[in-house]
Amino acid sequence: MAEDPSYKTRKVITIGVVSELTGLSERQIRYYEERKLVFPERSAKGNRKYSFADVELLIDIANKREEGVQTFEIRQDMLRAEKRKEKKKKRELLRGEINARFGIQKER
Amino acid sequence: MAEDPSYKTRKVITIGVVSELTGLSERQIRYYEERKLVFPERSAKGNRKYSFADVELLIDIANKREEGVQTFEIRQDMLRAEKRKEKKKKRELLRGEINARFGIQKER
DNA sequence: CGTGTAAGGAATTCTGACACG
DNA sequence: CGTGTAAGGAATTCTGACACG
Repeated sequence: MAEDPSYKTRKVITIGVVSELTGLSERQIRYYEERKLVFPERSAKGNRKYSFADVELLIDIANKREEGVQTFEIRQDMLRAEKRKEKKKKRELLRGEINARFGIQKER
Repeated sequence: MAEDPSYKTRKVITIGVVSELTGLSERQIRYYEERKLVFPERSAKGNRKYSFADVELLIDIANKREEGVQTFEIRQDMLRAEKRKEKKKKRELLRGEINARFGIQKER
């Protein structure tokens, strides 16, 4: 039961299917990996495998590219978003510690 | 947004990956299809594509096969389970209609 | 019945490169 | 920069069949 996160993040989809799902060419998909926008896993013999989350991310990327946003900028945005998430996690962790010491107040 | 049910039922996984995920040989997976236990979709050029739900079903099948259950019996069980489900759906539909006419009583 | 395997062919995927711009 | 394409090879998948049991 405690195997992998979920159907959404498990990397099982080959590049051909991702191409169909996103409308992007395989060339584009590989290039976005080169630019560090997506991180597929690899099968034993080196074939790329993507998750549904990756597919959605690629669709977002495709939309931004259509708007003329460069891969570099997309990457910057992604990194910034991740930092925000980390900070949020830290805040929540801190709050958890405080609650653990001073007791949990439910509903203020 | 109203595209496909969910990550669980969308058929996007190739037989090789299904084989890794289930521990079954491709031969076995194809055979269970022949016996009408699984129903993959096909890509444009004929390659089988499975869903996570299919993968789970195949794992169930593998377990039953280990117990010595024959594919024919597994199929019978699946068909029976499906009939039960349909009846349940009908009952719920009927209840919905009754509620629509006579008003909805929440909680008994 | 359920599964392995060799067979031959077609389609997939991979990498590195040249092209254009 | 972002993407297309031809190149060559390796791995994948497909079907129908023979084998064993």
